[in-house]
Amino acid sequence: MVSMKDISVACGVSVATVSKALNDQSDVGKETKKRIRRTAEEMGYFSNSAAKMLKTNRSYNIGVLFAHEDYSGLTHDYYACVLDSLKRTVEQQGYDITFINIHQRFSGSASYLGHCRSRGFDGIAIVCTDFYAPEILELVRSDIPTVTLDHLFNDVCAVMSNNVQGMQDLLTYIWGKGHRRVAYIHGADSSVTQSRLASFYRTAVQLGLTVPDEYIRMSPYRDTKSAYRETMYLLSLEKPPTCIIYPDDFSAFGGYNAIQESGLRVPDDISIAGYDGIRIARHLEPTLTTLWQDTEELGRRVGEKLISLIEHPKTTLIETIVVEGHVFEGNSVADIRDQRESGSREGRKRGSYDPV
Amino acid sequence: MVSMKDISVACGVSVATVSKALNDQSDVGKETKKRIRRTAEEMGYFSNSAAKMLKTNRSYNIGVLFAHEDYSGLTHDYYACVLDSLKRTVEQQGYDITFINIHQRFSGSASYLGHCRSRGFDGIAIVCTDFYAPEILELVRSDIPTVTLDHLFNDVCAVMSNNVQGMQDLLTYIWGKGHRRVAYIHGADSSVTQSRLASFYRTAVQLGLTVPDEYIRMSPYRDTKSAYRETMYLLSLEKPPTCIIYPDDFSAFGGYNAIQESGLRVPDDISIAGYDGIRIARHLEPTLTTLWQDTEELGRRVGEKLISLIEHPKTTLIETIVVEGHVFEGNSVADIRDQRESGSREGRKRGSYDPV
DNA sequence: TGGGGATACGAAAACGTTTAAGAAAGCGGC
DNA sequence: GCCGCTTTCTTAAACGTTTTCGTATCCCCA
Repeated sequence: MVSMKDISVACGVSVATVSKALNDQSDVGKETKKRIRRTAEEMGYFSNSAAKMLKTNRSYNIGVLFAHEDYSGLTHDYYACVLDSLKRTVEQQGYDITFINIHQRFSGSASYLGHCRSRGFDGIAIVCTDFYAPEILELVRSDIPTVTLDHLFNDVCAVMSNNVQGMQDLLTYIWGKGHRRVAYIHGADSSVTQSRLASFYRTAVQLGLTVPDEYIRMSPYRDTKSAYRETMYLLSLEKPPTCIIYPDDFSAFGGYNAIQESGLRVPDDISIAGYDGIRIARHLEPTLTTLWQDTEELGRRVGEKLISLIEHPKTTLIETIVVEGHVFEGNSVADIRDQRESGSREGRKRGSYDPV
Repeated sequence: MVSMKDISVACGVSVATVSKALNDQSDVGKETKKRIRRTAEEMGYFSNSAAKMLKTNRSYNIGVLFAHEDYSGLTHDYYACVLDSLKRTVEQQGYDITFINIHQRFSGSASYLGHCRSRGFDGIAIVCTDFYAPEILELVRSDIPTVTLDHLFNDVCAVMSNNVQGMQDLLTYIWGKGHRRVAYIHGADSSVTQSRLASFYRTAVQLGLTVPDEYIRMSPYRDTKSAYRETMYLLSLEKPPTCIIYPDDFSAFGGYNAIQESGLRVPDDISIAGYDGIRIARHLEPTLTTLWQDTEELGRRVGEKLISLIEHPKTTLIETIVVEGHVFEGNSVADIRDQRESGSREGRKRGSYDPV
């Protein structure tokens, strides 16, 4: 490996001059600078990041925490898209991305914080994990610039998809299509779930929608089997809903299967809506009506905020950035306003739909 | 940041002894070792990877090349799953994963090789990219331990999904279900596509299947719109196929839409098959019959081979590792053996299927 | 009593950078 | 001819490790 030393002897200057020339500093002659850079190129020189890092305490490396118990993480469409956007954003600014993990052969310490300290990450993004785990708390309490996605900590920057507005928009859209019996199968408990659920209830009240308890069900995110079961349950009710909102698009497909198997059709007999806006959802018939989350923007904002936090620690304010999504109108939610008007005001069974 | 120096003064020993103690070397007393390790813990010591790296020329960091022109990369189910598996594998052995890119603020050099040299990656995995780009060739020709996925270079280890066997199995399965008019919409040109296409033809010959030229179409990978168009074309033929094989599962959904819109049903009127085995494919009705590729194994083998290459460069042989997939039997391919026997030998139109 | 082999520890150089401080040279103005 | 200023370059220390080699101590056995 050719080092600055080699270049310095080749050019007959000191290593200090070489360093300055390559870093484009002002106190080195124009000609010398050119000569040094040319020989560096010719000799195939590459800077040694380890040495640079040791000296400057800057790694230009960002740690990303992407836990993958239960096989989520990378294979999760939503998070993968956010990560992809984050990656593009920070790389454009000259930063690299390294995954944070908890193994120890090199770092010596078996903790997330230890790993980060050891690797000297300039900043960290916590994207997808159990935010209540002690080793996570240890991490966010450290002085390393941190941005979280979809979770709020005290004194930590966060980028959040607007779940409150999102659920409100989605439910309002569905209501606008004439639906008055809307069920919501929400995901497993998390701050995201809580936001959506609270927003669902609040919006329902605002719209004058009554929501029977049995219309609110739980099914873990992306668990199609469970979504299938819950859908079956909802279909078996005496007064089944006219529309079901699922925790996510994936789950919605599970529900779709249940509906098909019951001999019903989407959206003619029953409507469904997802959440996320994963790509496949708009490539399938019937295309899924869903709340599309702006993963591109989410990732970009995480990256930008993090870099700002790193490079201007004093002037960057600790804030929560909220990113809006919007209703993606597929054709899985039927417009049933006519039917409502022509029939009895409440509890009317529509079309061929007659579950028992 | 507490360093070995701090520990050494706290313990009244030299830094050399601290280093040896923390690295569990033999020439330091049992008691001293304990004392040093305890104080290191108490003082909140974390090893400095930069310094260690500088001294040892080992980074315990693996570079992964994941180009993302055309938005593929991370958001691509197949590659994301492989990456996830690769990540788990190498992290368990104490290696980190960093994405290779071509920007230059820190490394100074605007090439993949420059980035790798600068970061001192112990090894690199080339997973998803244009393998013919000059900056990629420069990379694989370097002396850095390298493993590629789904592409073969001279003198470079490769892990490949068995596309030849895969296509043979898939076509044979379809043939076994009685199909004699099978179309294949293959992906854009690449070594993977060539393998599959060649295998398709060879298998067809072996099975005594005649394949009219118009049954072989091209549609870029994961392009549902294009798959839709090609499907429409195939349906419009005078003698349309009884089964269509798509470049990938995603495309198969595009085809599915075309079929539905044409008023036909899968698999009653026409059969379809995908390739990849992405998760969603088995959660939708009709579940897609597809050639499932073992992404878990693929990622694991890439990681294992790479680490072996790094740690035992002399004894690790340069080879191509082939990973088998298998036909995932959904219900998108109908068994039409009965119908063939009862009808005319060739060219009979089945069921309600009467395209114009 | 002394030689020899473990055992436990230290001194110091080295890895490739950056950077503060200083020095040499050139030059204009008095 | 001297002073001060600018430009350009060098010296040397420092970052936090690892590792070679050297040395001191102790014990065993001849």
